[in-house]
Amino acid sequence: MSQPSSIFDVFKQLKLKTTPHRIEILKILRTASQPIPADDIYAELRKINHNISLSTVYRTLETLSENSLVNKIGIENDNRTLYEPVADSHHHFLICLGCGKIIKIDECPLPENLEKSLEDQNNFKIVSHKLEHYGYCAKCQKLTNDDLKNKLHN
Amino acid sequence: MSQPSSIFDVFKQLKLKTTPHRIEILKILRTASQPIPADDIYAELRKINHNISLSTVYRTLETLSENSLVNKIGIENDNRTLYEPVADSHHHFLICLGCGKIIKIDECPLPENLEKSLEDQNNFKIVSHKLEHYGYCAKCQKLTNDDLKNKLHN
DNA sequence: GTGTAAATGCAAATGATTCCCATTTGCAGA
DNA sequence: TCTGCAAATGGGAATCATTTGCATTTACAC
Repeated sequence: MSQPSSIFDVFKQLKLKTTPHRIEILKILRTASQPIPADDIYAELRKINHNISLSTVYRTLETLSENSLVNKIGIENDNRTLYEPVADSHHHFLICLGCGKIIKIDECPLPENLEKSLEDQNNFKIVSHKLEHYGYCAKCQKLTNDDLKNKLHN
Repeated sequence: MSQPSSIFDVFKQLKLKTTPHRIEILKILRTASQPIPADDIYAELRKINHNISLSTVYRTLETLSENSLVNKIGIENDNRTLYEPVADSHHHFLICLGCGKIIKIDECPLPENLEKSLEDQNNFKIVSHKLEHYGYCAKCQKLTNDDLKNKLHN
Protein backbone atom coordinates (compact mmCIF):
# COMPACT_ATOMS: atom_id res chain seq x y z
CA MET A 1 0.00 0.00 0.00
CA SER A 2 1.29 3.45 -0.84
CA GLN A 3 1.01 6.23 1.67
CA PRO A 4 -1.38 9.03 0.82
CA SER A 5 0.90 11.71 -0.56
CA SER A 6 0.86 15.27 0.66
CA ILE A 7 0.26 18.01 -1.86
CA PHE A 8 3.90 18.89 -1.43
CA ASP A 9 4.99 15.40 -2.47
CA VAL A 10 2.63 15.42 -5.41
CA PHE A 11 4.09 18.67 -6.68
CA LYS A 12 7.59 17.42 -6.15
CA GLN A 13 6.91 14.31 -8.15
CA LEU A 14 5.51 16.38 -10.97
CA LYS A 15 8.50 18.70 -10.83
CA LEU A 16 6.28 21.64 -10.05
CA LYS A 17 7.27 24.23 -7.51
CA THR A 18 5.17 24.22 -4.39
CA THR A 19 3.75 27.71 -4.16
CA PRO A 20 1.11 29.17 -1.86
CA HIS A 21 -1.05 29.99 -4.88
CA ARG A 22 -1.11 26.42 -6.08
CA ILE A 23 -1.88 25.06 -2.65
CA GLU A 24 -4.73 27.48 -2.09
CA ILE A 25 -6.26 26.95 -5.51
CA LEU A 26 -6.25 23.20 -5.08
CA LYS A 27 -7.78 23.59 -1.65
CA ILE A 28 -10.58 25.75 -3.01
CA LEU A 29 -11.31 23.29 -5.78
CA ARG A 30 -11.37 20.37 -3.38
CA THR A 31 -13.69 22.21 -1.04
CA ALA A 32 -16.08 23.39 -3.73
CA SER A 33 -19.37 21.54 -4.01
CA GLN A 34 -19.26 21.60 -7.80
CA PRO A 35 -17.04 22.65 -10.72
CA ILE A 36 -16.31 26.38 -10.68
CA PRO A 37 -14.91 28.99 -13.08
CA ALA A 38 -11.53 30.73 -12.74
CA ASP A 39 -13.30 33.88 -11.75
CA ASP A 40 -14.89 32.32 -8.69
CA ILE A 41 -11.52 31.04 -7.55
CA TYR A 42 -10.07 34.49 -7.96
CA ALA A 43 -12.91 36.02 -5.93
CA GLU A 44 -12.60 33.34 -3.27
CA LEU A 45 -8.89 34.02 -2.86
CA ARG A 46 -9.45 37.75 -2.60
CA LYS A 47 -12.09 37.16 0.04
CA ILE A 48 -9.56 35.45 2.27
CA ASN A 49 -7.07 38.24 1.58
CA HIS A 50 -4.92 36.05 -0.52
CA ASN A 51 -3.53 38.40 -3.14
CA ILE A 52 -3.20 36.95 -6.60
CA SER A 53 -3.57 38.05 -10.18
CA LEU A 54 -6.27 36.65 -12.39
CA SER A 55 -3.75 35.53 -14.98
CA THR A 56 -1.97 33.50 -12.35
CA VAL A 57 -5.24 31.80 -11.55
CA TYR A 58 -5.62 30.86 -15.20
CA ARG A 59 -2.02 29.80 -15.53
CA THR A 60 -2.17 27.74 -12.38
CA LEU A 61 -5.34 26.00 -13.48
CA GLU A 62 -3.73 25.26 -16.83
CA THR A 63 -0.69 23.78 -15.14
CA LEU A 64 -2.78 21.69 -12.76
CA SER A 65 -4.86 20.52 -15.67
CA GLU A 66 -1.80 19.53 -17.71
CA ASN A 67 -0.62 17.54 -14.73
CA SER A 68 -3.96 15.81 -14.25
CA LEU A 69 -4.69 17.39 -10.90
CA VAL A 70 -7.77 19.17 -12.17
CA ASN A 71 -10.26 18.63 -14.99
CA LYS A 72 -11.55 21.30 -17.31
CA ILE A 73 -15.25 21.15 -18.03
CA GLY A 74 -17.17 22.96 -20.73
CA ILE A 75 -20.95 22.91 -20.36
CA GLU A 76 -23.71 24.37 -22.49
CA ASN A 77 -25.30 27.59 -21.31
CA ASP A 78 -22.10 28.80 -19.71
CA ASN A 79 -19.31 29.91 -21.98
CA ARG A 80 -16.76 29.79 -19.19
CA THR A 81 -14.48 26.86 -18.52
CA LEU A 82 -15.25 25.19 -15.20
CA TYR A 83 -12.69 23.35 -13.10
CA GLU A 84 -12.96 20.40 -10.73
CA PRO A 85 -10.31 18.47 -8.83
CA VAL A 86 -9.46 15.20 -10.52
CA ALA A 87 -11.49 12.52 -8.82
CA ASP A 88 -10.66 8.91 -8.42
CA SER A 89 -13.65 7.90 -10.46
CA HIS A 90 -15.24 8.56 -13.80
CA HIS A 91 -18.51 10.47 -13.53
CA HIS A 92 -21.13 12.55 -15.32
CA PHE A 93 -23.33 15.52 -14.52
CA LEU A 94 -26.89 16.68 -14.28
CA ILE A 95 -26.89 20.40 -15.07
CA CYS A 96 -29.71 22.72 -14.06
CA LEU A 97 -30.73 25.13 -16.81
CA GLY A 98 -32.40 27.35 -14.22
CA CYS A 99 -29.69 28.00 -11.66
CA GLY A 100 -26.59 26.33 -13.07
CA LYS A 101 -26.39 23.81 -10.27
CA ILE A 102 -24.29 20.80 -11.19
CA ILE A 103 -25.03 17.40 -9.70
CA LYS A 104 -22.42 14.69 -9.99
CA ILE A 105 -23.52 11.23 -11.09
CA ASP A 106 -21.11 8.51 -10.16
CA GLU A 107 -22.14 5.71 -12.44
CA CYS A 108 -21.51 5.68 -16.14
CA PRO A 109 -24.61 4.35 -17.88
CA LEU A 110 -22.98 3.59 -21.20
CA PRO A 111 -23.04 -0.07 -22.27
CA GLU A 112 -19.75 -1.91 -21.82
CA ASN A 113 -19.27 -2.75 -25.46
CA LEU A 114 -20.24 0.67 -26.82
CA GLU A 115 -16.80 2.14 -27.32
CA LYS A 116 -15.49 -0.94 -28.99
CA SER A 117 -18.35 -1.05 -31.44
CA LEU A 118 -18.16 2.69 -32.19
CA GLU A 119 -14.45 2.30 -32.80
CA ASP A 120 -14.93 -0.63 -35.14
CA GLN A 121 -17.77 0.92 -37.08
CA ASN A 122 -16.07 4.27 -37.58
CA ASN A 123 -12.40 3.42 -37.66
CA PHE A 124 -11.95 5.79 -34.74
CA LYS A 125 -9.83 5.49 -31.60
CA ILE A 126 -11.80 6.69 -28.58
CA VAL A 127 -9.92 8.17 -25.64
CA SER A 128 -12.70 9.77 -23.61
CA HIS A 129 -16.32 10.69 -23.57
CA LYS A 130 -18.62 13.23 -22.07
CA LEU A 131 -22.23 12.76 -21.04
CA GLU A 132 -24.41 15.46 -19.57
CA HIS A 133 -28.08 15.67 -18.82
CA TYR A 134 -29.70 19.09 -18.85
CA GLY A 135 -32.91 20.00 -17.06
CA TYR A 136 -34.26 21.51 -13.89
CA CYS A 137 -33.32 20.83 -10.29
CA ALA A 138 -35.89 20.43 -7.53
CA LYS A 139 -35.90 24.12 -6.67
CA CYS A 140 -36.10 25.37 -10.23
CA GLN A 141 -38.93 23.01 -11.11
CA LYS A 142 -41.06 24.97 -8.69
CA LEU A 143 -40.31 28.34 -10.24
CA THR A 144 -42.64 29.94 -12.74
CA ASN A 145 -41.45 30.82 -16.21
CA ASP A 146 -41.17 34.44 -15.15
CA ASP A 147 -38.98 33.54 -12.20
CA LEU A 148 -36.71 31.61 -14.52
CA LYS A 149 -36.49 34.46 -17.00
CA ASN A 150 -35.47 36.78 -14.24
CA LYS A 151 -32.86 34.33 -13.07
CA LEU A 152 -31.31 34.06 -16.50
CA HIS A 153 -30.99 37.83 -16.67
CA ASN A 154 -28.84 38.04 -13.57
CA MET B 1 -49.69 13.55 -45.72
CA SER B 2 -48.34 17.06 -45.45
CA GLN B 3 -46.43 18.55 -48.35
CA PRO B 4 -42.76 19.21 -47.79
CA SER B 5 -42.67 22.92 -46.97
CA SER B 6 -40.41 25.33 -48.79
CA ILE B 7 -38.05 27.44 -46.73
CA PHE B 8 -40.29 30.35 -47.57
CA ASP B 9 -43.30 28.64 -46.00
CA VAL B 10 -41.31 27.66 -42.96
CA PHE B 11 -40.25 31.24 -42.38
CA LYS B 12 -43.78 32.46 -42.92
CA GLN B 13 -45.14 30.03 -40.37
CA LEU B 14 -42.55 31.18 -37.85
CA LYS B 15 -43.37 34.82 -38.61
CA LEU B 16 -39.83 35.44 -39.73
CA LYS B 17 -39.09 37.56 -42.76
CA THR B 18 -37.64 35.66 -45.68
CA THR B 19 -34.33 37.33 -46.43
CA PRO B 20 -31.50 36.34 -48.76
CA HIS B 21 -29.15 36.12 -45.77
CA ARG B 22 -31.33 33.61 -43.97
CA ILE B 23 -31.82 31.48 -47.04
CA GLU B 24 -28.12 31.40 -47.80
CA ILE B 25 -27.08 30.62 -44.25
CA LEU B 26 -29.52 27.75 -44.01
CA LYS B 27 -28.29 26.45 -47.34
CA ILE B 28 -24.69 26.53 -46.20
CA LEU B 29 -25.54 24.70 -43.00
CA ARG B 30 -27.50 22.05 -44.85
CA THR B 31 -24.69 21.54 -47.31
CA ALA B 32 -21.94 21.38 -44.69
CA SER B 33 -20.61 17.95 -43.88
CA GLN B 34 -20.43 18.72 -40.17
CA PRO B 35 -21.28 21.45 -37.63
CA ILE B 36 -19.45 24.71 -38.38
CA PRO B 37 -18.73 27.99 -36.58
CA ALA B 38 -20.21 31.39 -37.44
CA ASP B 39 -16.91 32.45 -38.85
CA ASP B 40 -16.88 29.71 -41.47
CA ILE B 41 -20.34 30.70 -42.60
CA TYR B 42 -19.21 34.30 -42.88
CA ALA B 43 -16.18 33.26 -44.95
CA GLU B 44 -18.28 30.98 -47.12
CA LEU B 45 -20.70 33.79 -47.90
CA ARG B 46 -17.90 36.16 -48.77
CA LYS B 47 -16.43 33.55 -51.06
CA ILE B 48 -19.59 33.50 -53.15
CA ASN B 49 -19.67 37.30 -53.12
CA HIS B 50 -22.60 37.43 -50.81
CA ASN B 51 -21.97 40.53 -48.75
CA ILE B 52 -22.97 40.27 -45.11
CA SER B 53 -21.79 41.52 -41.77
CA LEU B 54 -20.49 39.14 -39.14
CA SER B 55 -22.99 40.40 -36.60
CA THR B 56 -25.79 39.51 -38.97
CA VAL B 57 -24.41 36.00 -39.24
CA TYR B 58 -24.52 35.69 -35.45
CA ARG B 59 -27.96 37.24 -35.20
CA THR B 60 -29.33 35.03 -37.92
CA LEU B 61 -27.94 31.91 -36.32
CA GLU B 62 -29.43 32.97 -33.01
CA THR B 63 -32.82 33.51 -34.63
CA LEU B 64 -32.70 30.21 -36.46
CA SER B 65 -31.69 28.51 -33.26
CA GLU B 66 -34.54 30.07 -31.29
CA ASN B 67 -36.90 28.81 -33.93
CA SER B 68 -35.47 25.31 -33.90
CA LEU B 69 -34.09 25.44 -37.41
CA VAL B 70 -30.51 25.03 -36.25
CA ASN B 71 -28.79 23.53 -33.22
CA LYS B 72 -25.96 25.13 -31.33
CA ILE B 73 -23.18 22.77 -30.34
CA GLY B 74 -20.39 23.37 -27.88
CA ILE B 75 -17.54 20.89 -27.95
CA GLU B 76 -14.37 20.59 -25.92
CA ASN B 77 -11.14 21.77 -27.53
CA ASP B 78 -12.93 24.45 -29.52
CA ASN B 79 -14.23 27.49 -27.71
CA ARG B 80 -16.42 28.50 -30.62
CA THR B 81 -20.08 27.63 -30.92
CA LEU B 82 -20.76 25.31 -33.81
CA TYR B 83 -24.02 25.17 -35.73
CA GLU B 84 -25.83 22.38 -37.53
CA PRO B 85 -29.22 22.28 -39.24
CA VAL B 86 -31.87 20.67 -37.08
CA ALA B 87 -32.14 17.08 -38.13
CA ASP B 88 -35.12 14.85 -37.89
CA SER B 89 -33.36 12.57 -35.49
CA HIS B 90 -31.50 12.65 -32.22
CA HIS B 91 -27.80 11.93 -32.61
CA HIS B 92 -24.37 12.14 -31.03
CA PHE B 93 -20.83 12.77 -32.19
CA LEU B 94 -17.37 11.32 -32.41
CA ILE B 95 -14.94 14.24 -32.29
CA CYS B 96 -11.36 13.98 -33.49
CA LEU B 97 -8.85 15.61 -31.15
CA GLY B 98 -6.32 15.72 -33.97
CA CYS B 99 -8.13 17.50 -36.79
CA GLY B 100 -11.48 18.49 -35.34
CA LYS B 101 -13.44 16.24 -37.65
CA ILE B 102 -16.92 15.50 -36.35
CA ILE B 103 -18.62 12.23 -37.15
CA LYS B 104 -22.35 11.93 -36.57
CA ILE B 105 -23.65 8.85 -34.80
CA ASP B 106 -27.30 8.21 -35.39
CA GLU B 107 -28.17 5.85 -32.59
CA CYS B 108 -28.45 6.90 -28.98
CA PRO B 109 -26.82 4.24 -26.82
CA LEU B 110 -28.35 5.32 -23.52
CA PRO B 111 -30.56 2.75 -21.81
CA GLU B 112 -34.30 3.41 -22.14
CA ASN B 113 -34.97 3.73 -18.46
CA LEU B 114 -31.93 5.89 -17.67
CA GLU B 115 -33.58 9.30 -17.67
CA LYS B 116 -36.45 8.14 -15.55
CA SER B 117 -34.15 6.66 -12.94
CA LEU B 118 -31.86 9.69 -12.89
CA GLU B 119 -34.90 11.89 -12.45
CA ASP B 120 -36.25 9.84 -9.60
CA GLN B 121 -32.95 9.50 -7.80
CA ASN B 122 -32.07 13.17 -8.02
CA ASN B 123 -35.42 14.92 -8.03
CA PHE B 124 -34.44 16.45 -11.33
CA LYS B 125 -36.47 17.05 -14.51
CA ILE B 126 -34.39 16.14 -17.56
CA VAL B 127 -35.05 17.93 -20.82
CA SER B 128 -32.06 16.97 -22.93
CA HIS B 129 -28.71 15.32 -22.92
CA LYS B 130 -25.43 15.45 -24.70
CA LEU B 131 -23.03 12.62 -25.38
CA GLU B 132 -19.73 12.96 -27.16
CA HIS B 133 -16.83 10.63 -27.69
CA TYR B 134 -13.39 12.14 -28.17
CA GLY B 135 -10.49 10.44 -29.84
CA TYR B 136 -8.67 10.11 -33.15
CA CYS B 137 -10.05 9.58 -36.62
CA ALA B 138 -8.52 7.13 -39.08
CA LYS B 139 -6.18 9.73 -40.58
CA CYS B 140 -5.00 11.15 -37.28
CA GLN B 141 -4.30 7.73 -35.82
CA LYS B 142 -1.56 7.41 -38.41
CA LEU B 143 0.13 10.67 -37.53
CA THR B 144 3.10 10.82 -35.23
CA ASN B 145 2.97 12.84 -32.04
CA ASP B 146 5.00 15.53 -33.74
CA ASP B 147 2.56 15.76 -36.62
CA LEU B 148 -0.26 16.18 -34.15
CA LYS B 149 1.55 18.88 -32.22
CA ASN B 150 2.05 20.80 -35.42
CA LYS B 151 -1.57 20.43 -36.30
CA LEU B 152 -2.70 21.80 -32.97
CA HIS B 153 -0.57 24.87 -33.50
CA ASN B 154 -2.31 25.87 -36.70
C1' DG C 1 23.79 31.33 0.96
C1' DT C 2 23.44 31.59 -4.32
C1' DG C 3 22.13 31.03 -9.10
C1' DT C 4 18.74 29.96 -12.08
C1' DA C 5 14.71 28.35 -14.07
C1' DA C 6 10.09 28.59 -12.88
C1' DA C 7 6.33 31.35 -11.16
C1' DT C 8 4.00 35.69 -10.76
C1' DG C 9 1.90 40.51 -11.51
C1' DC C 10 0.21 43.73 -14.38
C1' DA C 11 -1.21 45.53 -18.46
C1' DA C 12 -2.06 44.97 -23.06
C1' DA C 13 -3.62 41.74 -26.72
C1' DT C 14 -6.73 38.40 -28.49
C1' DG C 15 -10.85 35.91 -30.04
C1' DA C 16 -15.59 35.02 -29.89
C1' DT C 17 -19.74 37.08 -29.42
C1' DT C 18 -23.06 40.80 -28.35
C1' DC C 19 -24.79 45.41 -28.38
C1' DC C 20 -25.97 50.10 -30.14
C1' DC C 21 -27.91 52.85 -33.36
C1' DA C 22 -28.58 54.68 -37.87
C1' DT C 23 -30.21 52.85 -42.26
C1' DT C 24 -32.50 49.52 -45.21
C1' DT C 25 -35.91 46.08 -46.47
C1' DG C 26 -39.76 42.54 -46.41
C1' DC C 27 -44.34 42.32 -46.49
C1' DA C 28 -49.24 43.23 -44.61
C1' DG C 29 -52.81 45.98 -45.69
C1' DA C 30 -54.83 49.99 -48.35
C1' DT D 1 -48.96 48.60 -57.11
C1' DC D 2 -48.04 51.75 -53.27
C1' DT D 3 -47.08 52.76 -48.44
C1' DG D 4 -45.88 52.43 -43.53
C1' DC D 5 -43.78 50.20 -40.13
C1' DA D 6 -41.75 46.59 -37.64
C1' DA D 7 -38.10 43.61 -38.46
C1' DA D 8 -33.58 42.97 -40.35
C1' DT D 9 -29.07 44.66 -41.34
C1' DG D 10 -24.23 47.01 -41.35
C1' DG D 11 -20.57 48.48 -39.04
C1' DG D 12 -18.23 49.60 -35.32
C1' DA D 13 -17.77 49.77 -30.45
C1' DA D 14 -18.32 47.13 -26.24
C1' DT D 15 -18.01 42.99 -23.51
C1' DC D 16 -16.41 38.79 -21.59
C1' DA D 17 -13.31 35.04 -21.00
C1' DT D 18 -8.83 33.93 -21.65
C1' DT D 19 -3.90 34.44 -23.18
C1' DT D 20 0.44 36.66 -23.74
C1' DG D 21 4.68 39.69 -23.16
C1' DC D 22 7.80 41.22 -20.21
C1' DA D 23 9.86 42.80 -16.04
C1' DT D 24 10.20 41.19 -11.26
C1' DT D 25 10.06 37.80 -7.64
C1' DT D 26 10.54 33.26 -5.62
C1' DA D 27 11.24 28.13 -4.83
C1' DC D 28 14.60 25.04 -4.37
C1' DA D 29 18.80 22.31 -6.12
C1' DC D 30 23.47 22.63 -5.26
